Amino acid sequence: MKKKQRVSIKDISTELGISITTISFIINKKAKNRISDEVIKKVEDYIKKVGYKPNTSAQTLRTGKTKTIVFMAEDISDPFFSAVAKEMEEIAYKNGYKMIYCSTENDKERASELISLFQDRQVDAFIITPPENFQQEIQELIAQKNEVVMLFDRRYTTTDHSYVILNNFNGAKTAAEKLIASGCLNVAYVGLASDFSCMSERLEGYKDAIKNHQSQPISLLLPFKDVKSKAGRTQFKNLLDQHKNIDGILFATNGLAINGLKGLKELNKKIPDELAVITFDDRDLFELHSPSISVLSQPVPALATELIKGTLQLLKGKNGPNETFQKILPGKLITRDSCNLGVYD
Amino acid sequence: MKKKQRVSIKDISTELGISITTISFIINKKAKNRISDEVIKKVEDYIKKVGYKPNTSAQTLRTGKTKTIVFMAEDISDPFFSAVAKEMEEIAYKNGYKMIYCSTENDKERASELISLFQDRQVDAFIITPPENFQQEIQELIAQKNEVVMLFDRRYTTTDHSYVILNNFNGAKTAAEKLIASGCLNVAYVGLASDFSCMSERLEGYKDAIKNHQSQPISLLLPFKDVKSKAGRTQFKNLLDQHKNIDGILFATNGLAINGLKGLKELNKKIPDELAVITFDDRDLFELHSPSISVLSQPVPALATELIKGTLQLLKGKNGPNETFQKILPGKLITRDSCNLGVYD
DNA sequence: ATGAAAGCGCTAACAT
DNA sequence: ATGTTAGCGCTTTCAT
Repeated sequence: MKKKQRVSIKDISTELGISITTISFIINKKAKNRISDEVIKKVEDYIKKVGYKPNTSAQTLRTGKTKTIVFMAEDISDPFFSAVAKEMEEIAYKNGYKMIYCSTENDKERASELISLFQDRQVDAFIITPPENFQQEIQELIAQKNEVVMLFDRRYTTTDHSYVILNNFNGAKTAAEKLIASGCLNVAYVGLASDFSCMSERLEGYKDAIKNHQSQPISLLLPFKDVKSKAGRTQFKNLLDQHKNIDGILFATNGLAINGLKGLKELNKKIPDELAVITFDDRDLFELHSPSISVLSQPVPALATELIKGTLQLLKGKNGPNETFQKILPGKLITRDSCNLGVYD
Repeated sequence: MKKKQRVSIKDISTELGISITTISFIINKKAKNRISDEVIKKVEDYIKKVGYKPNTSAQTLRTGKTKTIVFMAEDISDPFFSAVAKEMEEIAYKNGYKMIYCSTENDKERASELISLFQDRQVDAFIITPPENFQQEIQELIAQKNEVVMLFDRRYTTTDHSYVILNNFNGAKTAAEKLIASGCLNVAYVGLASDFSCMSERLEGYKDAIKNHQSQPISLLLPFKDVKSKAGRTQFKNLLDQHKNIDGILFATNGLAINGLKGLKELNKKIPDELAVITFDDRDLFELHSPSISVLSQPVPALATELIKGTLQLLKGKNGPNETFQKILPGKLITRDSCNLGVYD
């Protein structure tokens, strides 16, 4: 098999005896009312025959546009983020856009480096789940107006920007209410010590749900680095030790839940008999777990669809450069055995 | 904040009164013994000061090289593949290469489309876990010699190509032997009905381990589409029904294991008392599962390192265009409760 | 030791 | 309705 040689517009031009311009117009669908149908057909047929594909680098060099969207997730190997990524890619491709993924690892420095890297490569849009303490950088990125900027999963209330997020307040409230309805008298909240809007919103939702049911909220806020660590587990166990009356736990992320379940296993706590459990973000392991774990699941397809829809809309930019796209979507409570005390209902 | 305007070589040239050529040489480290140290320093300082970054599209247009490697996994959201992807990206970036990811979903058509898509975008190398019945396409891709081609996880014994894979035979053998050593008298194998080399190698490893211990192998080979389906689970349950004496199972993939565990749960089978279990590919859920599941884990960092090392070596191409890179790495048995009968040892 | 200039493939303003 | 042409930023051959 021989090396395939790419066909260029120039090749088509010489072969068909038609000027480069005409061909370019036809390729870019700008031929209407300019070029004769006959020529259009001739060119289109030839293009199909030889399988011509425009050279992306040349297009980019000329237009300054790459038709590329970057998705900077906290961790692209996390099932939640990778599921969203997959859904988005599908839609992006259909609209002639490519997607690139990367992970910030919730690290400011790394996120800044990545942004600068992709700016060098002239991407058209950023979809970002910002790391902590990143508001300043996001603000600057938006102000430069070189790329469309869309935040995901987290937002800043003091900056005007585009975002797609879960209704965290309602989600946490629903989950906590479910624990209460299952008979829990003392529901604890295990969350992240973080400036993420989603985290404070979840905590508030929990507080709102329990405010008329128990004397005071019980919460443990772990630093990001301890989510999966033994140290985090120890803190969690201490919490249970200090509050012997805890009979329900709401975990704010699936990572916290996994580590928490490990801790409960180490303590030989029986779920749901001694302790009912609900966590944010569904994962296949939660269904398989003994007992199966109830979750407040995020609507992955809807989130992905809105993210891309919004980003593409902003890329078209019909409403000026200061347009924003903001969407808050409801989560869904999936009840499984971990909160089935059967006390009521 | 104002729009950042990119600096070009021309800008530097006008600003410093030095020719474009000279500057290009300096940037590309081709200035040795050509340009005076004084000029080199002047240019380098200025570049650092203004933060000049070459325009990737122009470079690509000119050289035909993109410094980009594509990783086409079966499913990039699968924890195993995404872990490998993450490791590779790190090393690739350090060597000046970018990585792009995508999923074939084990679909021939889709894989072909993706290859053609990335050929249009002129990537420099493909790292591929081919879908089924894809040998022909891989052969053609290699023959074209436009890109470096490296296979991962699967190889073809009748085609000469580069690959990095697990030692599947030894892995399966070790796992099956462990089940036997744990006291199992009738070990079954649940695998994929597939032409993947890894699948036949695992089956052979299993057969080799049990050949002197039980009268005959017991195996169930499911089609890819039934790995996660209820139909697959039903077939699995039927197997157990037909062979009441099965007391050990080796699952060939983590997907099969997850579905199998669901099936065992539905049947109320006690692990490891009634049935010992080992599966390929570790996942966090296996450690958390009750009981925790023993696994034959793949050496993710080593696999990723070899993949990238090999690909970069081939990209340098010092040993001619027909050079290949082939590596088979050993897996590691992680013993947990699912095969702890404590009969021996 | 340094520079001039061609050309990669494409788009679009400007002819005709 | 169709064509000519400049130029995007860069690498590299060939002068000087």
